[in-house]
Amino acid sequence: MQVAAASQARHDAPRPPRVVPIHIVPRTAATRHDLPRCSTCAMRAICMPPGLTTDQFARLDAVICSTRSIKRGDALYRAADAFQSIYTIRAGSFKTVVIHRDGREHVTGFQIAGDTLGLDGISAGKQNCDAIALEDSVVCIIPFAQLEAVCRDMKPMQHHIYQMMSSEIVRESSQMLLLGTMTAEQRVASFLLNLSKRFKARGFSAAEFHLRMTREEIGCFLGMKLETVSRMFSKFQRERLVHANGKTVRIEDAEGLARV
Amino acid sequence: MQVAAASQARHDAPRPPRVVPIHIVPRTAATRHDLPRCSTCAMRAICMPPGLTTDQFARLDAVICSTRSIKRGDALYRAADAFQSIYTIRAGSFKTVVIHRDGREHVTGFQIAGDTLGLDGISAGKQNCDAIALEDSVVCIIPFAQLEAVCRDMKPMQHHIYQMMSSEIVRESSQMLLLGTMTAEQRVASFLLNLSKRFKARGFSAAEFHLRMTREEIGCFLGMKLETVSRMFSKFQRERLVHANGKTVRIEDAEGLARV
DNA sequence: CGCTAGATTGATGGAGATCAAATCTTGTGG
DNA sequence: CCACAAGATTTGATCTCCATCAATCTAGCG
Repeated sequence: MQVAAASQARHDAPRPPRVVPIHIVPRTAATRHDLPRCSTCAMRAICMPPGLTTDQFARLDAVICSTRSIKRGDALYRAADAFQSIYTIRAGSFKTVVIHRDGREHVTGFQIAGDTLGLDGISAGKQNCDAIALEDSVVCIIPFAQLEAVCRDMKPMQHHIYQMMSSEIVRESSQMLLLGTMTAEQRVASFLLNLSKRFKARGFSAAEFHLRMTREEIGCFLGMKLETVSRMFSKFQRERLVHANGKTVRIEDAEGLARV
Repeated sequence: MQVAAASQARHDAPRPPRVVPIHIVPRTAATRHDLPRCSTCAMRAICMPPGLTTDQFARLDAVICSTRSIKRGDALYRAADAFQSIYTIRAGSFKTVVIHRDGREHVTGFQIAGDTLGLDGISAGKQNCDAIALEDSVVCIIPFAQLEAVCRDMKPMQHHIYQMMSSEIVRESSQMLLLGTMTAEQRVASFLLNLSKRFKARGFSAAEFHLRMTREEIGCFLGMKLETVSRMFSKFQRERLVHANGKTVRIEDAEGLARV
């Protein structure tokens, strides 16, 4: 998602580019251990607590010292893998999928640059879901035991981790509300507005963006079938709320969408 | 729930009672500052990490030094209240309810003795939902800032809080799966088996228990109407999977229920 | 011991699932 | 760089599960 949006940002501001590129694309796919630096990362406002000192950033950079590239369709981790690390997305996007014994599958979330993956693995010491890349992506690897050690004497970081986990609980609560009480139309509207808000928070257009997930994945996230998702997109188009052309979406009337 | 179950346990084992009473019922409703002691609490296996030393328990007892009684139907806290503390249930049970601007209401969970409330308040510094007592209940008050301080130099406790929060994320994931993919029949079966498992973990009967919530509250938790909940109870009764008489439920065939 | 909130059961309708078919993307290999 | 196959999307027709409306019935509580 941010790859498309970043090139778009470059077109909007031809010179000099005002938007800091989200990440340095590894030169080769084999690059696994370049040196990420939280202190200079464009996403630090999203994944780090505010107001860290130079010294504190240095300690973090010592822990978060490797990245990993994942090809579209590949898994960053799978359910039941041993839990070692959490991950923040530098570039790209993911879906997290839980699979019931009987084969029922459900997408529990879509994550984009700046979001964190793997917090659900802490409880059992093993991953609880599959994390699948929706496009070629890069993540920072954060070994959790080392992070815990850092948190023990870095109060802002300690509090930040609690906040991140708590935010995830809140996000899931509102997703339960969506799944438990909303009509298909309201769910799709809510989904588009949520994505829009998150892109905006990352400096991208809130009005137009590329969906990296299929209608089926959206449906699986929203608790409905892909045909229903498609019908809702068409309905919004007829009502001039949204212009959708395949995976490109432009929100024409955000207030109208919110009133649905 | 545990009040009923505890008196039941007393009947089952007339003398000497083998089941440790879950809590000391406060003598008067006004009792707000008796001295809870984690070290001797029957629920410590559920709310505390294993293997703490006497010294470590003493430090916790210094932080968790007050309780609060909440009458049936009253709120422990409401959405938008300032977040100060988290709570563990000593006795009784609660529901947590999120309310959308437009009035849509959804029950995000039912909590019983040993469960923790309020973790979702950390992220925004204010409560995210209403916590309503389903019966007269007692909670331990854990001031969060003090807990954070303790966690900074008590590694097992630090890890335990991360685990608790992560467990909540996992619990909500599986509730999303339920809401997103299961039929009404499967949701009710899943709900009963989950309650059964939790009662069992607390030393109560897994087969027979009292529901403290109404059919409407169950429906609101499972994303269906109260009539549908009632019909599913009747259906299970016809199929000899469950015997339900109002709020008393006896699971007759747990395997059958799991196969639904 | 009577009242009222909660629970059950039946009849009917509608939102969304399912099945089907045509059209459109996309990415992969030549 | 282009063609083509596999997958994704759209749209229509029909069916089903659950919501809704309605009428008792029950039990817990003051």
